[in-house]
Amino acid sequence: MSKEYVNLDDSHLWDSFINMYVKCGSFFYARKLFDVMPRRDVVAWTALIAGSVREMGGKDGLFLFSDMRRESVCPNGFVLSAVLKACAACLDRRFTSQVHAEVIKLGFLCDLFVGSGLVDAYSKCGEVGLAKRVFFDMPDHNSVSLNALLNGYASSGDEREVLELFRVITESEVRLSKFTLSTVLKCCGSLGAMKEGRVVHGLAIKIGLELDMVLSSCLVDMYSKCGDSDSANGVFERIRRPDVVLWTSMISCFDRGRRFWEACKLFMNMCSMGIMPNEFTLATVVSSASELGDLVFGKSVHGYILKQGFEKDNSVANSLIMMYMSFGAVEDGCKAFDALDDQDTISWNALLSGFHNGEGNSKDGRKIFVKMLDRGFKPNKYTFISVLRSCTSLGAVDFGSQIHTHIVKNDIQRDEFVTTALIDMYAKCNSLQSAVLIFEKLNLRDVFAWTVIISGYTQTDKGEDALKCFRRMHHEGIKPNEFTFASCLSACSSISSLETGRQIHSRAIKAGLSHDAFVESALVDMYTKCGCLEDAEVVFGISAWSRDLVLWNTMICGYSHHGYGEKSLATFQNLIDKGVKPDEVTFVGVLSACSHAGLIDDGWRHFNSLRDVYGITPTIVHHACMVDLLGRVGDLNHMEQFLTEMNVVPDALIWQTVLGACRVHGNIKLAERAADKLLELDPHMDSAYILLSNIYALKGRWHDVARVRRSMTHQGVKKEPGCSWIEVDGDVHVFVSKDGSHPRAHDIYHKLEELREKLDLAGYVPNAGHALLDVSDDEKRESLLYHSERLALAYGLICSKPNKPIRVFKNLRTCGDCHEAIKLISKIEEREFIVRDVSRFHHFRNGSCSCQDYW
DNA sequence: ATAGGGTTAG
Repeated sequence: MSKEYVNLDDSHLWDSFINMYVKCGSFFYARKLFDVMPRRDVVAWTALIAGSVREMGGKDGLFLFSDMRRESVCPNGFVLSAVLKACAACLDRRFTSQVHAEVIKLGFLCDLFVGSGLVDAYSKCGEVGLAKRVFFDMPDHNSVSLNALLNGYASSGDEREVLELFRVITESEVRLSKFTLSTVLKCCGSLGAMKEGRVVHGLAIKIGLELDMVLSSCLVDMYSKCGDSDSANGVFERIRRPDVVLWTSMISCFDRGRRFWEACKLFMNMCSMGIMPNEFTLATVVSSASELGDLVFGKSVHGYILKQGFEKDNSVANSLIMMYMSFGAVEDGCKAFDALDDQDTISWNALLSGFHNGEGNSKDGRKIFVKMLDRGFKPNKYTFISVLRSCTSLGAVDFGSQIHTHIVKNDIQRDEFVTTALIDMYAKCNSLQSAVLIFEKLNLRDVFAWTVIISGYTQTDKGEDALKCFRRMHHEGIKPNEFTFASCLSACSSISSLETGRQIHSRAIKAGLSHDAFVESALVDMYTKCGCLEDAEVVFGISAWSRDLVLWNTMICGYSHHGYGEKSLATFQNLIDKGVKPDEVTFVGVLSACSHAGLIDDGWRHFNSLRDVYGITPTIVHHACMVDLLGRVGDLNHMEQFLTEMNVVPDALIWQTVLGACRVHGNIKLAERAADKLLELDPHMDSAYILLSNIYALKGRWHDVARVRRSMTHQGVKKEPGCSWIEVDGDVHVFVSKDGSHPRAHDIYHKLEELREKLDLAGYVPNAGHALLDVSDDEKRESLLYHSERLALAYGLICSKPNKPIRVFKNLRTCGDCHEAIKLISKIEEREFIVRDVSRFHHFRNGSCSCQDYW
């Protein structure tokens, strides 16, 4: 080769060498050569600027471009496009607009490469407005310029613009690329725009990208976020050998669609196909395992994580923390937390999320919160929501309102999750007023906010207000869900409004939510508490395949409450036969059924089986049931023996029960002791005074009655006034004794007079002993005739349809004389009366009562 | 270019 061929003045040769070095990744040599090059032309500058982007992030490229301009080299399209890449890489807004000015001056906007470069640079620098202007100033477009703008819109969170631009573009000549489609799909996903997503899917098939791996992942993700896991699965199944990302997308889709079991199964499939899961996969499948409630599977995934060394990955570890905390395995959760070298805010939040159903110091979310702040972490909305939930379960309103202050300071009180948690905290911590205040100030109330406030009212015995809220909610067009229905039904139970309960039941059916476990239990509870045992049985019967323990317990307790001991015990036996494990609540129902029905042998048998067969430690409530049972059969000696031998210290409930038994069986000595104990526990308990004075009255010991009354006055204790009510056509009518205020009082008293005559004929003699007043017997008899339960009953007879049972509710214990009278009236009028007093239901039918005269 | 972890009511 002769040296004449080598001409060092030939710029093309230099350019070729520089280009070669840049392309081989030896920017250093390219630069060396460039520095000694005699006449640097625009091609050399271009190569070097492009190289700087590839090798060192583009910063040098910007300086190089400035140098080039100083040397008065005129830019061409190539160098402009290269420097714009550098601008985009450095996110340099100012430099981009300088180049922009130059592009316009030199008329390069019609160069597709330059134009796209500008759009891209502006998009990446967050200047979507300018990117859009350049885009629409360009005479022509291609898929690169289009994508640049789409990505700009997408990264500024303007998904609507993405779809709009996409619509315009599909009508033009621009060819769609998979990059375009993936960006658009992502936006469809975050908007939940399934219709648009399907269009994109169709286009993908049309341009032959149906089997593209990346696009399939995008499609799966889009369908997943739009809530159509079946379509996602369809896309997934078409791919013969999915990669990790596609597998993970599909697993996460099942997870999002709450198909946790399928998520876990898919994970196992993936492993058996020899595809190695990565940190994304593991984080997802752990969260599915915890939602699934499968601790064994969760632990085996944990084992895999340890084996593969993923336990230091924050997402993986955080989902493990979550899993253990949601299982209530606090220690394991803490261990997973401690295993991390570098906990982040999410780790703390995951830890906090589990501290909401425990009591005691070791399980106090407040301490975790304080510790988190001490370590310098900034709490966010997730933190606040979890710590609020802790406060709610601890009843810690003071700490809760401090959190409220934090929330306001951090200006996140607008977040609906946070607000709901706050309302719930106040409502459940006896500060319903504060809860209502926040609730009423809300601009937008979603179903969560409504449900929280409704259950706040329900749980503070304000059933009327709860139902008022429910109507308002309906008015504002918010659809109730299963939580709302359950709360409202329990509001109906508490105010014993059968009509409203039925209406809500039918709305739950229409909403397709009547088979939710909570709704079913609430329904059975509502029907039993409203005195309609038959409908409770119907609901319970329909639920045969989906009964949880709460539902069983509700039915067992319902039967018991109505005095149907055999049915209660049969239901219990049924539960045992089905292999369900009873809990302490079940036995409260069973034992109280035995006591309401006077089944002494069954009572003892079940009481003994509590510990011996089921390993349940009897609580004080179970003991109270036994005291009641012994009292009912009149075995006061054994009752006293039981009291002294039992392992628990008797509480007010037990002494009240003792006192009640003494009233029935007239044991004054024991009654006095029980009353003393009761007043020791609570000197303001009106029922203690009343029961004792009633016992004295029964024995005619009027001096003692007066003494008890005096000490009541002295203590400032007032007897709760007795009242009865009845629901007619959805309206509640309340009566007190000798009430004359009802609009139809005249008819009611007329009816009572008629009944009195019929009762006389039936040989009924008012038992003056039940009028616990120190007046003449005639006056006593007179006063008995107008007790509130009789007024309510008479009103029921006047205005209800014949043959329908009449339901009356009383806030206190039914009077013994009324009880006798109502038995007879049920025979005279051939009616069923269902009377609920403070302790139970009485079913009066054909002259007798289901309580067999003990209550 | 595509996948992941923390939150509310019965």
